[in-house]
Amino acid sequence: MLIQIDFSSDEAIYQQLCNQIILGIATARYAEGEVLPSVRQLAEDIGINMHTVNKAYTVLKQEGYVKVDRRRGAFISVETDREAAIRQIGKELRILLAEARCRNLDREDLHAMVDLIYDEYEAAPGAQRTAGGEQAPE
Amino acid sequence: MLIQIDFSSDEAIYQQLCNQIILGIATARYAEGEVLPSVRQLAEDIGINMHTVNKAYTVLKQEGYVKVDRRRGAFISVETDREAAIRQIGKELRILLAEARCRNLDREDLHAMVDLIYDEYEAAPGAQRTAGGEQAPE
DNA sequence: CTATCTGTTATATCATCCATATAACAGATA
DNA sequence: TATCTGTTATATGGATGATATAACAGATAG
Repeated sequence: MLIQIDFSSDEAIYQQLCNQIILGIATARYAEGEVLPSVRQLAEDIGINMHTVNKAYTVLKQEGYVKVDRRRGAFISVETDREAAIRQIGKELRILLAEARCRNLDREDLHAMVDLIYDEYEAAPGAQRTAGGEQAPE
Repeated sequence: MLIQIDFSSDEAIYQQLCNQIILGIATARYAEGEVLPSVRQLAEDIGINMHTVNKAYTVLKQEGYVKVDRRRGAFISVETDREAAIRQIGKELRILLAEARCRNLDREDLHAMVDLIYDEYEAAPGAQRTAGGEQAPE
């Protein structure tokens, strides 16, 4: 699963977990339909409490990154409501760009940073997202 | 000062304060050298505790947005270390772009969002940032 | 049916953080 | 001296994060 937690970080453990799984989806390291480890298994693997993992899964479920099947457990299932995504990302982007503008970074600087990070994600091992991959269990 | 706090938000009050001041700087509503209200005054204005305002000012000071002069109080003074800014913004941008990519937003979508927000900031009342305006007190 | 796996829920405890309150201190200013 | 500034100290109530123990319902393999 390759999850690395920084216990000295001021960022909550469950939040770090969420971020790493989202990062894993973005770099296609986790594919649509792929089953996540059970809360107990993952908790044991990285040496944290079961409820901390459960909280991360619950948040990821609410935010539309995973779903739960009684039979298989939690699996990757990304909701792609374009308008909702733009609204949510835009909200977070607003404060980030305010910081950038205070530091005299112009829009070209930001475009370059976006491209750099997108290059990084697309170059990740096993990364060819074709906007498909639906095999939801029924 | 035009500060609006959402008391039902899950975002900390001092954090909302920081964000609004940073937003104010980005839209040139607050200029370099401009004096901020005293912690007691601003606390009374928006109906919160003095220490909450003090915490916001302390954070803004640490992050290089304001400085403090014994005689005048806190005033806007933005540190623009380009490399440090790129490093810090980039770190926050990484998780945000991961979310965007999961939702099938491509780099052109992000460029458009960046431009839209930058337009918004540049069109703000009294916004012509000429990267100058240094009148530090001595 | 039994044993074992899955997520989920209910408590409880401890530490940390947020916001509040009261109080005081040092420097600057009129 | 009186009044403003930021700053510090201490305390309290509430919320959150992480832990722990325990139990429950659904699914599955034996």
